[in-house]
Amino acid sequence: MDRTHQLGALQHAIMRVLWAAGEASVADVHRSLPPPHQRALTTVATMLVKLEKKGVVEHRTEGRLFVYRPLVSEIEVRRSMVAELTARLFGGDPAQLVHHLVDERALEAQELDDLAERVRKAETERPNARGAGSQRTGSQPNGSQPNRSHRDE
Amino acid sequence: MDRTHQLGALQHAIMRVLWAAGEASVADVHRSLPPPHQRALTTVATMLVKLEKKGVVEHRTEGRLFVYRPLVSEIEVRRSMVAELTARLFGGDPAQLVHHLVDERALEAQELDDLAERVRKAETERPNARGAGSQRTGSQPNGSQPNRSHRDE
DNA sequence: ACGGTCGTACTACCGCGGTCGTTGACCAGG
DNA sequence: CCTGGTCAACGACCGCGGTAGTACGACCGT
Repeated sequence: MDRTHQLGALQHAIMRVLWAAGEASVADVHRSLPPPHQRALTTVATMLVKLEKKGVVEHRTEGRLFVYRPLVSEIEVRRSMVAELTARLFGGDPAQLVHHLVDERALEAQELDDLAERVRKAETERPNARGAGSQRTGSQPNGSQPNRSHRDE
Repeated sequence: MDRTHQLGALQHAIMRVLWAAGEASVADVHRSLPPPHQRALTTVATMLVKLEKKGVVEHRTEGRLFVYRPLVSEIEVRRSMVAELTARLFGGDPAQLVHHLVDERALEAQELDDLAERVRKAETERPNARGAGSQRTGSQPNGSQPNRSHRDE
């Protein structure tokens, strides 16, 4: 249905505004862009057009101004981008990514425990429940064996 | 000293060959490129030149052919790219990245346990040892509070 | 000595993220 | 009715990853 969504820095910043606001006009987005991403109004407008051509947002005409609305969720974008990087850098194995984080001292063993704990709890409380959005991550008869040992994307 | 190293797909594939071989001529790289990345020889040569201009490889003249050698380690590149993505998508908080992986069912609670276990063991066995490479990840008097709650890159 | 091969140098291009200036439509106020 | 401000529409451009053809010099075997 919807392909993989790789976004640039500015595009992502704009999407964040839209995700937070639900919908917004070009001026709104321009105004809400955080300092490191402030650009000329026309730049924002252009990006919105490109984003629309890309299929990640759509617009509605309110009077004579365009009100943009995101068509993809933050989750979907995260999924795409994390998957992409995981494929490139870790042969598609998420565990190796975490392992890297650990090696870099970016995570404490304690944090891992907390995460594992929370997951375990969530699993037992609601065996097969998942909120909104699509699902996947276990569609086909897949023995959940990610690509161990360095593969290529 | 060395800035952040963001590499494209082909560039990364080329670097992988170099990392594996230690050093290699253009033809070597061209020959060793895995199927999904096979390109014309001149394309590889061009990329190598760009990679050199970028400062991630250097070359030595062996007779009349160029032998390239990586100037940055795979670890450094991973660090840069993971950090970049973590900043963009998770406000710089690695724990949120792991949390995302968990939500996506990309990781089993069991795997988290294994990782945490291994880390804990490694920590006790060698309190403050780390092999080669720079360190960071806790330089300044930092209370180990990464940017919680969505920051901007 | 010479022609073919090997290998680098140079040049050109495409797509796309990003960055705006300019233009022209349109509307509200003086 | 004229004017100034607000918008969207267009068109330019830059940098860079990626892609590759062509040119040219060095070298080697006959």
